[in-house]
Amino acid sequence: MLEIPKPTLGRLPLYYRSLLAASEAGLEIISSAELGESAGVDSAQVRKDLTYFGQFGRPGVGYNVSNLLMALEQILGLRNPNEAVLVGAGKLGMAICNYPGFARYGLKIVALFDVDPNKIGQQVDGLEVFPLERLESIVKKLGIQIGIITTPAEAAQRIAKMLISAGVRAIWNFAPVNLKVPPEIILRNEDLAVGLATLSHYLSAEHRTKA
Amino acid sequence: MLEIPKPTLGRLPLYYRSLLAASEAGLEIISSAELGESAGVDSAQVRKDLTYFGQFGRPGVGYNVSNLLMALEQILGLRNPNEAVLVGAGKLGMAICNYPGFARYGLKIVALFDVDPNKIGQQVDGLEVFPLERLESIVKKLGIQIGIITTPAEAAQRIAKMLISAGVRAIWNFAPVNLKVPPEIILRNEDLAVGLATLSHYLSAEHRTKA
DNA sequence: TAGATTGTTAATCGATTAACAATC
DNA sequence: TAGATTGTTAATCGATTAACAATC
Repeated sequence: MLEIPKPTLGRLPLYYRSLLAASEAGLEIISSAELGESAGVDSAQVRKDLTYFGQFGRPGVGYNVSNLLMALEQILGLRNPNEAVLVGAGKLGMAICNYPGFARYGLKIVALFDVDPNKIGQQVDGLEVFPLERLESIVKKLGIQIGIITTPAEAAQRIAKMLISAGVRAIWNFAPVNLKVPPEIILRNEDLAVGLATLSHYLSAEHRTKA
Repeated sequence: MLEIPKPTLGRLPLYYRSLLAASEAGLEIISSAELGESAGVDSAQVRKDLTYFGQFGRPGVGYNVSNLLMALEQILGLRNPNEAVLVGAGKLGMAICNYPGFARYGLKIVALFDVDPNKIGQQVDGLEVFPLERLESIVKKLGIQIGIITTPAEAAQRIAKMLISAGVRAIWNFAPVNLKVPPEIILRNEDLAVGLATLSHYLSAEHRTKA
């Protein structure tokens, strides 16, 4: 199987959004130049990215908007959303549960966990907050593959271990900490400090470049 | 001035965290190998990254933890945090205000804005929520350089325009939308769909690679 | 001195951009 | 047919990794 570059994967949601907009605007055909313009990506890049997954366009014509939209839905796994549990039902955790159109991006959060007795048993967004002790059994029973960590940094490594021993294959970490996980575990860090460092650098230096 | 690679900028906060941990553990000296191990980065990469900013180590010895920590504080701008306004005082906006140790990463949010009359006038985290109409004057008066957008996607482009005409130089966008901004504006998108696309791809494919 | 580790150059790897034949 | 646009190969660019002389 052909190895997909990581930057390519990251651009797919941008294409998807642009296509949604084009579709709502009633466009039936879109060129790589138009799609790139809308997504903020070079047109050659657009074509290259798409060909990793197949041939979707017609030379001299362009791409059929709804066909490409469906193809991207398939590729991004929006048809059968991944199920996840979220640990840490604080403000960040709640914000993630509520993330605009989150379900639309292929993720379904099925259970929340926290240590705080005040939170346990409460409903957040239609989901009950369970005590951490039940994490392992629930993850195992439901066969959950993704664990989302939105705890304070100090707790995150311990939670990661619990999630892994409960059987998740991927961890989406929002705690500002460098987690250690075995190599077979897929780890993605969503780290605001990274974004901030970039912004702050371009602000201080005499730069014209995009962050 | 030497151009700093973007990935290098993104790794600085990881080094910073590792050094904080080392410092708290009482370590006085750390090698690039140890620092890399802790930050999840190759040791050659660590040395290369640091030399963009100066020479901080001693051959045969390593790096002085507290010296390097201070240097990184300087580089990351943690000494004089950037001031920002945040538009969109919903759950995501509040979560960002409360982001653990956020101030420690060099950002100070000084005002919140929203359109919702129910939110306007309320206090969030010690900050008052102002009506959108006051955005321009407040940003101008305080000379704010960073605007954080945590509105729904539909509103984001309009807010971006307002922020730019009010004089911000950088936009940190959390709305899932491809914003159009003039080239001199520094734009950073914090896009959960990007992370999710990556995770979801590695989950579905037979992959061992890290996201 | 012998062992360790930096800073830096060179080699490798991977991603982006340019160019264009094939196709509609 | 003439004009447009894809898919793909080749050229360029940029970042990572390897290697090692200089230094402690």
